[in-house]
Amino acid sequence: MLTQSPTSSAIASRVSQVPHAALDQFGAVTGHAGLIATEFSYRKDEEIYGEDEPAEYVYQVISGAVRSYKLLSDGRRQIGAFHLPGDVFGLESGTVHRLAAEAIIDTTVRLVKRRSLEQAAGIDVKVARNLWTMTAGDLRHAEDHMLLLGRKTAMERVATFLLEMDRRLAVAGMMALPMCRRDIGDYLGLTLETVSRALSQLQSQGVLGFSGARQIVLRNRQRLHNMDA
Amino acid sequence: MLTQSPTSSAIASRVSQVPHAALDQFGAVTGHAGLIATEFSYRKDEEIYGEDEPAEYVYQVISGAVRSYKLLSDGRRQIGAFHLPGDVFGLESGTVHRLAAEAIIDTTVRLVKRRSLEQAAGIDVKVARNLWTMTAGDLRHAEDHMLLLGRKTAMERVATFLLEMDRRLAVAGMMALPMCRRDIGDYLGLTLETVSRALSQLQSQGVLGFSGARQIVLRNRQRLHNMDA
DNA sequence: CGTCGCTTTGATCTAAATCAAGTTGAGTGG
DNA sequence: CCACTCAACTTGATTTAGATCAAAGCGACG
Repeated sequence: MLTQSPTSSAIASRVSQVPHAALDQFGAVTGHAGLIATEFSYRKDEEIYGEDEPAEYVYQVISGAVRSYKLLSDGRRQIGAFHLPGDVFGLESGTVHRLAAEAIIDTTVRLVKRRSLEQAAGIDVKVARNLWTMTAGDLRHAEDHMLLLGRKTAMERVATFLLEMDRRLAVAGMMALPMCRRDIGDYLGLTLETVSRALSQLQSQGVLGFSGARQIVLRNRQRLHNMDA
Repeated sequence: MLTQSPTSSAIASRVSQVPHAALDQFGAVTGHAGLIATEFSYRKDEEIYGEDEPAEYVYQVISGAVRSYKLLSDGRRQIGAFHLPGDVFGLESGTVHRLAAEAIIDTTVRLVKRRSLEQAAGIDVKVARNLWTMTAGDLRHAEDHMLLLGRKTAMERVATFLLEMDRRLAVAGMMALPMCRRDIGDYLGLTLETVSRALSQLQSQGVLGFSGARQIVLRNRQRLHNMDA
């Protein structure tokens, strides 16, 4: 299995049957049809798939973190989403990936063939409904992000980002950001310097604390909510 | 029928059976199950539905034009999409509308109950597939638009907008824009003045010609493609 | 044919980008 | 274990694209 496609330089690869009564979103899709899922690993900064590449697989982050992005011809980059453990990414209704995906840090994913998911959707209405719901979830995020990119100030964008990451990856009141300032900037439509200045300002206001540049504790979520417009 | 929901101030309302072999996207969904569709009209600037309102209906523009948007608490607005004749809008996988919708000019829509579509999707796999495909199309647009909002210059945004509108509503090489400069600005994440200046510059460069502020002829699509980054 | 909303154009301002050093700290090799 | 290295981050100085403020045009409609 997987003789070539998920790019050459994989480190680990293990085939598994998806457990039937999986509770998470991906399981909700794969569980029903008893689809075959494979694990695969990528090193930091390794490409998972490129923009406009055939969408052969659908992915779920097991551990690590992934960025999905588009590039302009001169290298300007817009990150559309970060994918964290549990998240499904790379799901397409059409035949190709609309954004590229790269591992932000060493990352392990579970993957299933898109064709087998589509087949399952043709048999089981619940699977079809789940595919739709997952795409609708991505759309919802994109709609919120358009508002941020088109109309929020730098400080509002950073506040929104912090609350999003707090919600998605805070453990014991602390977040360990997997991505660098440039990634955050390319997600928020800002430069890395502007992101850094906003974070410094929030620290000086006592809204957050650092222990290392990527370990952040939010000390005043309400203030952040007020800033996020 | 429609005793209250699609907002009170409708002008015309007509019930129709959707023709079976409809060729367009909406027809592809409604045709299969013989769903009941109703026509409804809205006056310029009339609200069709509000953000976070229950998503009771799915709409298709018959004539006119619609803007879908989100607002920040202080009134800043991001238009996520313009809907032109033939376009389906207001389709949600969840229970509420994530964006508000308003008629840009006097507009007639066809609408069907969301619940009946969902029901049809549970019976006919093709309907389910079409719902997914339509949402995926909206997602694709949103992903492209995030790149525009996060990373393109003002001139690149306006060039992209003109090419989009040219593709979607040009008749005999001319486009009649239904929306004002402020709407265009709120779609592109710019002010109306910046949009106006970009259009004037394109005119002075001979890339386009006006006959009235909203009647535009593109004279050099290749130059626009080069500008759109 | 006057009015009012829309658009254009000009002058000025400013938030964020760019340019430019330093600083920090995680990982490496001695 | 320590010192070195280099990428990541912070901070400062300056620039600039686009926003804001301000006035005319213009054109559609009553």
